[in-house]
Amino acid sequence: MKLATWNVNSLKVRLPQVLDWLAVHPVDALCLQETKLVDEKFPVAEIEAAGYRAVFSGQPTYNGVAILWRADRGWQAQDLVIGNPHFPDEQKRLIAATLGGVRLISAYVPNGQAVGSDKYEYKLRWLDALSVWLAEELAARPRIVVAGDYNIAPEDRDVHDPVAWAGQVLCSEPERGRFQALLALGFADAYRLFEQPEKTFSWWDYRQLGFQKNRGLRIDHLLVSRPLAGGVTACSIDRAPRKLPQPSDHAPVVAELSV
DNA sequence: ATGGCAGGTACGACCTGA
Repeated sequence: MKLATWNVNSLKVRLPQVLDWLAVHPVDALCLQETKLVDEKFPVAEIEAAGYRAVFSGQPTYNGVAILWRADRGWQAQDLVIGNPHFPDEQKRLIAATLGGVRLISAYVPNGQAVGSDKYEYKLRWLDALSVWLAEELAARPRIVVAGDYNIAPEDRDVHDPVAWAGQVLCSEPERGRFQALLALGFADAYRLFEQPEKTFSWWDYRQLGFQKNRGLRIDHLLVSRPLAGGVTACSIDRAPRKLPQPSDHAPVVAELSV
């Protein structure tokens, strides 16, 4: 099973790139974040015409998540859950469905804006509630992949300039602590199961030639539960879409599981 | 030190992102 996650920063703008990418990388399932589309405007017909099916949860302007999967697999999306049952939230940041025997969760973790801000406190509470829910999910269905934009660079090696970013939002100890708490539930960071090149990131600022200078962060992750982790055969970040005209500021992260 | 780019809303700036 090939899986990917991609924060597309507006599916309306990025749909052609997503469909082009799927044509070249026909993954079994693709988790999307920041679709920024209300459900009525989700491009179901275009996605079905490309041979995929989708479940989604969106709102105007902000957030929005989706899971796409190959129609020819014959899977039904089972046990669809939108949002965290332990965290009532107007913001559409979580969607879960079981596909081909794997519980797949597309997550858009809050950005947090600045350490100490209200949005930062919301981010920490959101992550705490995610841990509570995932602990339950693991007990009920041990084969889980949580794929998404975590808005956390887990370690200094995930940061282009760790000194400049030290203590800043996306890199602060409380955020990294929450990420470690997720791993401690029984997940592996699929990307770190393999030797990887140095300075590999999944997001680059649009400004100041961030991508060209590789001034980025690795904040998009696939967390794979322990029963699946031994079967992960590859994980990589595909920088190619970030080079296209009018790109998302995030690149897709891809993993292959032997299930 | 500040803002720099991009998308959405809506049509003039402002909010959010990371």
